[in-house]
Amino acid sequence: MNIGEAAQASGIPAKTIRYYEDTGLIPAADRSRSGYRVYDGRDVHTLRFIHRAREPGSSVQDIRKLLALWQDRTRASAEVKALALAHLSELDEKLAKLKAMRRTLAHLVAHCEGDHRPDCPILDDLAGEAAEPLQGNGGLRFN
Amino acid sequence: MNIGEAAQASGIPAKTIRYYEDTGLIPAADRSRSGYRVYDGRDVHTLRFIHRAREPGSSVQDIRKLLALWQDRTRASAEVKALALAHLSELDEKLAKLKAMRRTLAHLVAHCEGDHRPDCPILDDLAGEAAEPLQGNGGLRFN
DNA sequence: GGTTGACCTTACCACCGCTGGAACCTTTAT
DNA sequence: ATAAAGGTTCCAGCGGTGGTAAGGTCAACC
Repeated sequence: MNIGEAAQASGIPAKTIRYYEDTGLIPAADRSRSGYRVYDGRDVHTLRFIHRAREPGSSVQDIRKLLALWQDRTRASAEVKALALAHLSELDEKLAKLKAMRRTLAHLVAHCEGDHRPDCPILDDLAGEAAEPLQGNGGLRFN
Repeated sequence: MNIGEAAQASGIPAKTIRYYEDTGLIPAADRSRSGYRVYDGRDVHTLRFIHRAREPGSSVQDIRKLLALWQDRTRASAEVKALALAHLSELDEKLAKLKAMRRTLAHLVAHCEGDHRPDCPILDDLAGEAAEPLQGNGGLRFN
């Protein structure tokens, strides 16, 4: 299959696939006699792996590691597990932040009239509190 | 207060604050006689607003809009509410994806022996399933 | 066989949201 | 007076992606 089909099947744009190849994240694809990149099911599998692991906000470096481990079956599972656990805790952090944000936003939407008056309190409240407790700040507003 | 202090108080690096000023996200700060940027409580307030709204993966364009609305009290709250709602649904999407990822990873970690054997199934499983149902894929593994 | 149109190739340049560095100036502490 | 800590500007780069250009290749149709 050509790159377009592989892109469709994996969810990664053709451009990005070439980029991944350039930067060594994936090995160079085989070429047809005419120079077209040729992919098979295994390649798509790998691309999907990447696509899956690449949720927005995560570094490609992590995926590179994950991928390397995945492809090197001689490694001890302990290493893999440790990596996965690290990834997991990062994920949890991100989740917590997003949840806090979501909660605040939902709360504020609920308190916004949504009419023509200019005094919707949403953004004032949104501005008032910080997500991370780096500095102690006054009254936390989201329950 | 100088930029460093404002950075500390807002959680945004000084460098990034300058960048925000350059790109017009925030207005140019007042300057001291010697050219230092000077910030007050209100500025920090704004910066915290930005820091708070800027969770990883969200476009700065959204924040620009939010900020513009926040600072223009003459707008109808309906507009603000609509924007907040849109932001909320985006957030929910992101949350769902992260949760799915988290669930899968947790499941796999639980099934990994974590010893010296090279057959930890984590990554194979991780590679096996796609997050988005773009193409029908075989047996979905995460419950 | 010839032509069309979709797809592929490389190569470059630009963007976004930062981040780091260089070179220099100002404030503060000793 | 001097050193350190902070500020200033500007320039360059990153990852990841989109756009463009100039061209080669493939399948289908007349």
